[in-house]
Amino acid sequence: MTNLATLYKLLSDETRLRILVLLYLDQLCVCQISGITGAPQPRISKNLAKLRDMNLVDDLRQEKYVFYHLKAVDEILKVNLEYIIEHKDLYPIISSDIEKLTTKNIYKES
Amino acid sequence: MTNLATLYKLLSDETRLRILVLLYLDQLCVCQISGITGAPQPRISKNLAKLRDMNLVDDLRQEKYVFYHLKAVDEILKVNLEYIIEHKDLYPIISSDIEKLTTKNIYKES
DNA sequence: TTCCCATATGCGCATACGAGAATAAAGGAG
DNA sequence: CTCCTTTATTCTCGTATGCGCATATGGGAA
Repeated sequence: MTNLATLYKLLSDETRLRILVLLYLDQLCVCQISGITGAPQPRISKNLAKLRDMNLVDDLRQEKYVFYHLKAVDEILKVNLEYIIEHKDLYPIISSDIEKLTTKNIYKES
Repeated sequence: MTNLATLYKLLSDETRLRILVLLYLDQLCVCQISGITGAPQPRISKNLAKLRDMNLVDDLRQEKYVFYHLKAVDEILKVNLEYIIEHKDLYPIISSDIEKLTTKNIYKES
């Protein structure tokens, strides 16, 4: 129960919500998330730290970069993230983030 | 989007979450919610006021009592409340609230 | 009117939260 | 080692939040 309220509190911050949506779609490093969202690096870093403390994400150092990815996702979190992504047209900021994410990936592939 | 974060913020408080679950199941007055949850009346009342401000609930005066009920429920809120109720076994407090609610209803009917 | 019950609200307090700026730490390249 | 880039952390600040207590409000009954 406390878990429930705590989970919702994590989702209740726009920056964190955007981070979670992005990480649900791909593994990303801090500077990528910062670039996509336009949020300054310390903000991203601190929010990722909070997510790490809550055991929601794991990080993996790779050369200079630290890549973050979601850990085994709690079912109710998964339900919410999938709902948001599926209905992203309702949420312009989310749409835009995802747009930039896929564009970024195209760069990656080329 | 702001709507999203705002909605999650509403759910991020345990008292409000319990109220929402109860109101999803039945129309209730303040003293019933207070009785079921064990939370003091001003707390219930204030949280209901917040929910009313967010346009999530409506109230209906009936004699001395003010009955609250959910208004047209946002799809994502509905998804969450139904998920929680369906998996209430995972959340003892929710289970207990619902238990007391149904007991109360039995009293009502008898 | 007066009393009682249910509900709403104002006040003060303690705490939690998120932000930006600055700086530290860690790793790679030259 | 030095420089540069990426990431983490510290500090301080203003604000938001939730609470309890006390009190106001409002309706029904006597």
